[in-house]
Amino acid sequence: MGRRLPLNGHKEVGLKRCGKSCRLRWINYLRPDIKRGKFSLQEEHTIIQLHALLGNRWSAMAAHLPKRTDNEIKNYWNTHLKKRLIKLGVDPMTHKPRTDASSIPSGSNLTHMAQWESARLEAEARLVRDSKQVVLNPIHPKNYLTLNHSQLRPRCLDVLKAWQGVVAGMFAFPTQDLGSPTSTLRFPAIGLNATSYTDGEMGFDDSLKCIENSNQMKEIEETITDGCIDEWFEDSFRVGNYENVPMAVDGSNCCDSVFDLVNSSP
DNA sequence: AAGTGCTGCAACCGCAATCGA
DNA sequence: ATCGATTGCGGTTGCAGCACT
Repeated sequence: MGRRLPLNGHKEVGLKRCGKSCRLRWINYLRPDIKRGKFSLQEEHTIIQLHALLGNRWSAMAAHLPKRTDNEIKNYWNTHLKKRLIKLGVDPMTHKPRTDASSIPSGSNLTHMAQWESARLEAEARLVRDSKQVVLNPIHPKNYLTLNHSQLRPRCLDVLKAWQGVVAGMFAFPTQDLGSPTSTLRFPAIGLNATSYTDGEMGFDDSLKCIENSNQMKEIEETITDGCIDEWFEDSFRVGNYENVPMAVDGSNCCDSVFDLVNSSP
């Protein structure tokens, strides 16, 4: 889909691609290690979390999503996630509700904020410990050509790990690498697991389908009522972002140290 | 079947940063 | 220090495919 080839360029062999275009096409499309297809549930949540932290810094986000390009993440955000947040009444730029109804945190929100603060402190401590570690950008051609997979793993993933511990209010992701081949979807609030979810092969809706035949489905249905996908999405988003992370895109708040950590990423 | 509108996404554009002579 | 070339990045465009009428 999308633009295949320029109309005015390729009647013969001569593609009107400059070096810049070729490079871009390699990075965004031809590179052999690019993961194509639908974004997994895990990837969707990672993008949302990263967007809350980083704003429209797509390249930095791509560093946390193995085998996904910044362009792909940007497109996915603009065409899927942004619309979904708008539909849920959440401002996709500020990650806050478009109404001001929840400006005063509730009791449970305070708990979430405490959890976030704990995660933040943990991340800060880790930052100090690892301050001499080198952070490399896997997208950079030099790094791409010379680094092995363990080297490509971005250190800032640990921030996400900490955050995902907070997100666990509704469901949680595994604590291993975000690019792990198999994920385990968990429902800690009701003590359920859905182990057939496979990262990279199913999208958000598919990952729900994978538990439909489970004998745990009934319990899930009792917990997640009609419109569950949106509610699920919304709740996860809320817990993970605007109430637990009292931050703005400009970073002018208590999370500066985390922003420093993020800013240290490529 | 034909026309219209919408969607997804590869590609383009312009600017800033970096590199190297 | 200067300057042209290259690279990196985020915003935007425009086309193919699809759904709908």
